[in-house]
Parts: sequence; C-alpha cells; structure tokens
Amino acid sequence: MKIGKAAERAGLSVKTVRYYAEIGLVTPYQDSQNSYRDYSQDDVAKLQFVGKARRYDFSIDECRDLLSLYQDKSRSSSEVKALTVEKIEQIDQKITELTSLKSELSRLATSCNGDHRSDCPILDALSSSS
Amino acid sequence: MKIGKAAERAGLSVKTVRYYAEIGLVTPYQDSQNSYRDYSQDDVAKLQFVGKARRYDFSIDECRDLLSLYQDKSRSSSEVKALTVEKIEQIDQKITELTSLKSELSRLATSCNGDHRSDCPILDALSSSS
DNA sequence: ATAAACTCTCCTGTTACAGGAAAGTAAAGA
DNA sequence: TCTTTACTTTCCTGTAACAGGAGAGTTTAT
Repeated sequence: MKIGKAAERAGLSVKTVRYYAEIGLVTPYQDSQNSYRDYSQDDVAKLQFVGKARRYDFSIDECRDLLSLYQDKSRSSSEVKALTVEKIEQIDQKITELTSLKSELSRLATSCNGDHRSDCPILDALSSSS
Repeated sequence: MKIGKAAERAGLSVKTVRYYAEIGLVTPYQDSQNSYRDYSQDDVAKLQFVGKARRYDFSIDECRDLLSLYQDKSRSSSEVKALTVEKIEQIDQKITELTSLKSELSRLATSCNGDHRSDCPILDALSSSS
C-alpha cells in the first residue's frame, strides 16, 4: 500500500512516516528508483510499534533498539526490560525536577499580590543574586 | 567588562551570552563596529535574571516578556503573576503526563520476567493494536 | 480528457544553544 | 619589544523529530 494508507493505519502523519523511511527506521520497498514507496503489512506493524513506543517517550534511537529486539527472535526479554527500566528512571527524574520547579514557582506566585501595583516578589526573586 | 567575565558572573557560558546578544535579549554596548562587546553591571544583572528564569523553565520568549516587565517601572504585578501561573499550569500538565507514562511503563516492566528467555510482555504490548 | 487527489524530492523553520575553525585583539611574561 | 598565551570575533555545522510548503510528477475518478 502507499504511504497515505500506511500512515493512516499506523496513526501517524505522512511526514512522519516519510521521515522514518529517510532515517532508515522503517524502510518500505521502493521498486524502480523513482516510483512510490510500497508499505507491507509488516511495515505497518513496525510503524504502529514505533508510534506506540514514541508515545511512551522512547526516543527514535531507543525505538531503533526496541525494533531490532522486536525482530530478533533469539533475544532475551532482559534486554527489553533493561531499556524500559532505564526509561522509567529518566521519566522519574524529570518528574522530580518539575515537581521541585513547580513548588518554587507556586511559592513565588503565592507571595505575589498580582494587583495593579508594581511591587512584585516574583521579579524580586528572579533578580536576587542566588 | 568583556564577555568572559560577564558570563562567569552570570553563571552562563560565553556561547549562551553571545547567543542572547545575537537574538537581542541582552544587548551590550558595542562601540565601533568591530571591537569587543562591553557588558555593564546592568547587563550582568539582566543575564542573571534570564539565567534564573531559564532555570525556572521559562522559554526565551517568556524571558523576553519577563525582562521587559522587569524593566517597566509602571507595570503591574498581575502581568508577572499571570505568566507565572500559566507556567505552573504547563509544568503541572507535563507532570501529569509523565506520571501516567511512568505508571504504564512500570506496569509493563513488572509483568516482564527480564530473563534469558525471549518471551516479553513489553514488546507484546508495544506491538498490540491499541 | 481533465480535474482532483496523492506522491515525490528539496528547502526552510523550529528551540536554545554547543563545538569548532580561522582570524583578529589584548594582556602578560621574557 | 617580541612572543606566547588567553580572549574575543564571526561563520558554519549539528542537535531532535519532525511540520510546512514549493514545484513537479503520478494516479484515480469523473
């Protein structure tokens, strides 16, 4: 099938699917140099797989790893689990950072009247030297 | 003072400070077309301000807004507070997303043995059509 | 036959810089 | 004063993962 249908089936944009072909992530059949890309059922499955992994915040390179593990029938599940655990840790760290940021900003916002006057503790905090 | 010292005082890299000059965020004095950038104390204060706002996850454009509010003596604190509250909401939404992602990935990781066998619920989940 | 719909490649823009090259300038030591 | 070292400058490339659009070719439908 052509790229439009493949993209639709995978829930991705045509631009994205074409990009994945360009970078060699999901490479469809291309018959005689100048024609359209031809996606197989298997290609669509890979696109869906990647789409889902991307939604789980895996990077393109991580998707590449997952995809090769996915296709390697002799791989052990421990490799996949290791990647996943690492990703969980990354996400967790990001959550920690953001939570800290949020509480600091909330503290600043609470201390600010937010009225028509020019007195503003938020700007004071941003301009203090610490 | 020259860019190296200004950057050091602001806790930023020279590259970053030069970039801020380029995009017109913090523009130092540049005397006769071809000489070095000359940073004043006030410029350094602005750099520190921006550096801090960046650490609070404000984008460059938001920093630009904050900076103009910072310099506007007649501004009301409500504008600053509005920006801050909006930023808090953005951060909160990101936290929510990441938390959801994490719990889903944790669920998958828990269900995976992570042993030498090839059976892997994580890959199964990524390849299932949902 | 013609028009609509789809596809192709190529180029630019996005965010916020980092890294590095080549050249000019300034400060410090011998 | 000469030289070395340290800074600075501009310019170009690369990053992540595409989106948007131009211009041209192809296919499908009417």
